[in-house]
Amino acid sequence: MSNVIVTLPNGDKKETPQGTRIADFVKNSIGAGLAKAAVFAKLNGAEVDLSRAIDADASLQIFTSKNPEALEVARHDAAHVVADAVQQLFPGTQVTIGPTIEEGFYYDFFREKPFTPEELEQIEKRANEIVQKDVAFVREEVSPEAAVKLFEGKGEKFKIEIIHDIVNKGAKTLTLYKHGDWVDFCLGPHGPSTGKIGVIKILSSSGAYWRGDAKNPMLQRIYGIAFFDQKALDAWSKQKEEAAKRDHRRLGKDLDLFHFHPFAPGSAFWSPKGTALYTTLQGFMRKLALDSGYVEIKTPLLFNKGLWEISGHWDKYQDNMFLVKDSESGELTYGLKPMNCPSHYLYFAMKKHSYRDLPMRLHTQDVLHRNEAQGALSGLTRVRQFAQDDAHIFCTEDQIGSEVSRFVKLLDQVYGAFGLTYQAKLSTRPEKRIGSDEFWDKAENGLKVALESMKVEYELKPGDGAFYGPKIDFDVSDSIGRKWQLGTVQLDYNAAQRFELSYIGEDNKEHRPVVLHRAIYGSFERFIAILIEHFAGAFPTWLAPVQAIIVTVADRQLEYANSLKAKLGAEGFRVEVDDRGLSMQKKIAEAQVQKIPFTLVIGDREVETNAVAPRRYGGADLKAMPFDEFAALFRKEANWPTGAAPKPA
RNA sequence: GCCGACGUAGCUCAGUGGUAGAGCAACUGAUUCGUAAUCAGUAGGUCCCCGGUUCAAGCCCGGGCGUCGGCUCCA
Repeated sequence: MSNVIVTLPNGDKKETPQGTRIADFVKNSIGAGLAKAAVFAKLNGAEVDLSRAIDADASLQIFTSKNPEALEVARHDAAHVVADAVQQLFPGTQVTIGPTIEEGFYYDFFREKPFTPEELEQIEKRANEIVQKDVAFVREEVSPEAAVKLFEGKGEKFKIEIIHDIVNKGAKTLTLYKHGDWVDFCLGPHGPSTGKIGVIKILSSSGAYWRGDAKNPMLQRIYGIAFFDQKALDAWSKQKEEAAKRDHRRLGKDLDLFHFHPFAPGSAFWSPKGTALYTTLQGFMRKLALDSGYVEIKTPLLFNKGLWEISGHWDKYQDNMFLVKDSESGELTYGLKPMNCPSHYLYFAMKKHSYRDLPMRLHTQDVLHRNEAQGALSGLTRVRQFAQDDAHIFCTEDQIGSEVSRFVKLLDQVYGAFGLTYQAKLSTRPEKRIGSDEFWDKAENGLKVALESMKVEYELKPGDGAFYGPKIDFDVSDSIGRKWQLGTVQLDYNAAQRFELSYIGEDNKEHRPVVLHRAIYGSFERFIAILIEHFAGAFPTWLAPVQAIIVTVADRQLEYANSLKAKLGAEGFRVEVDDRGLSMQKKIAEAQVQKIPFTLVIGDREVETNAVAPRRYGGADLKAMPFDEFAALFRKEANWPTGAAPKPA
C-alpha cells in the first residue's frame, strides 16, 4: 500500500500509509497528548470523526476541547446520550431530531405525556452515567433501505419520515452513529466516545411542534447543555445567575420603573422614574432626528379599515390588529395602527410635492398596538402597546445613497451615546421581487456605499431582502455580549405604488418617490429593556431617573439641601432630597441600592462652606468640594451626550 | 393560539387537608447620627378568579385570567 501526504495547519507535511485512521495518525505522527485531547478533525476542510481513514493526500486539522467547535461537537454527542437515556428510561418514546443550538442542544421526542421535572432529573442522571461509561461512538454508512428497515424495526416513524425526505433530495448513502446499543441517524461528526463530553446538564423541557408547524403533532423537547468539565459548567451557571440579576423585569420592579396589570396584558404602566427614562430617550432621539433634518409629525391612532385595505394589513396582518367597533353600525370598521407607515404615506399624499421637497424625512413616536399572541408576550421585549422611533424618508432614487449615509451616521451617534457596539447585515435582492434591475442596482449600491463610507463592517446576506427592496439590519452587542437586532433601514419600492405617491420632477413630470423605513431604538419599550440589562440598572447620569440624591447628616441641614435641589432642578436635572427620618447611613445604603449616580452628603461643614460631599454610585467617595465645582462636574455627566441640557419630551 | 411550570402581605418567599407566616417595605414613637442598612412597637391577606370534592381546601379536581420557559437555528 502506498503512502499519502498529510499537510498540517502549520505547513508541516507528514507521510503515512494510505488508509490510516486519523486517530492513529495523530498518535503516531504528531503526539500522544494531542491524540488524547482530540475530539474531531477537519479533513480537507470537511468535519470528520477521528475514526475516519485518510485515503489520499489531504490537509488535516485536529480540534481539541480547547476549540469552541469541539464543544459544539460534544454537545451534539450529548444530545445523542440524552436521547439514549430517555429511551432507556421511557421505552416507547420516539426520537426525532437533536441539534446543537447557540447555547447547548435540544432533543425532540414523541411521547404522549410531557416530561415532569422529576423525570428530567432521572434523565440527567442516566445521561451522565452513560458519559461515565465512556462508550465509543461508531460511524456506519448504510443504504436508505437498510436505514428504513432498521428504524421500522424500532417503530421510529419520525426518523423514517426524515429518511424519506433526505432520499427525495437525492441522498444515496446515509450515516448512522452508534454508541453502545443505541443508534441514531445523523450527519456527524461525533467525538470518539461519550466520556469526552464531560458533564451534561438538563435545562428545561417544553412542547414543540414537529417541524415547527402547529398542524403537526406536538413533541416534547428537552433542552440541555454540556461542558468538557464541571468547572466550565459551574462558570456558565454563575454567568447565568449574573445575567438573571440584570433581567429587566427584575430590575424594573426593584428600581420601580414600570409595572404590568392583568387587565392590560402586554401594555406597561410607567412609574415616574420609568417615565423619566422613557421621555429622556424620546427627547434625545427627537433632538438628534431634528438635527439630522427630520421633521416630527403625529398621526391618528385609529383608522378606518379603508386604509388597512390599501396597505394590505387588512388581508395579511388582521390577526395582529386590534379592531374597533363602530357603535352605530356595530361593524368592526376601525383598526388601531400597528405601524406608522400607512399614515405617513397618507400625510405625504395630502399635498402635491415638488422634487425640491425631497428628501422629506418624517419622524413619529406615536403609540402603536399589535395583538401579539398571549404566549409570545414577555416583559418589555414583547408587548402589545409600544412606540417606535419610527421615520420614513421619501426621496428620489438618486438620493438613496446619501440618505442611507445620513441615517447610518445618526445611528452610529445614537448607539455610541449608550456605549453599544453594532454589526450590520446587508440583505440584497431576492429571486421574487418587483422593480427593475436598475432600481435594485441603485438601491443596493446606495446601502453598500453608505456602510463603506462610514467604515462599518457588514455581513452580506444575498437574497435576504424583501420583495420590495434591500435592507440593512443592525445587531447591537450589550455589555455582557448578548446580541439584539435593533436598527434597520429598509428600502421600499412598493409603498409609493400602492399609495400612488408622486412628486413633480425637474422635468415637470410625475415620478414615484422611493420610501425608506428606518428605526434606531426599534421600540422604546424593548430598547429600555435592553438598556436596563446593558447597564444592569446603573444608568449613566444623563439617563438615570434620579440623577442625584441629597442626604443630610441631620435635619437641620435640610434647608440648605433643598436649596441645592432647587438650583440643579432649575437647570432641568432630576435631583431629590431624602428627608425621611432615617439614619444617614441607611439613606446612603438605599441610594446605592437604587443605583443613583450621585449621592450628595450634607453636614454642618458643607452648609458653612457652601459645599457638598459627593459620592458616586459604587462607593467612590469624592472629597468635599464647593457646590459650584460639583455642579460643573455634574453638568458634564448629567447633560445629554450631545451637550444639550436635559429637557425631556 | 399550543405544551409545561408557576400565581400566598407592596416586594422576596415559607407553608402537602385541620386557627395564614417570615424578612424587607409601610405606619407610630424614640433616636439627628459624617459615607451600605438605629431601636421598639403597630398595622397589613377574598392565599389570582369561578365552580366542584370533603365534616374541613392556600393545599385535591375542573374551568378561566395572568406570569414565566419553549413552539423548524436541518438526519
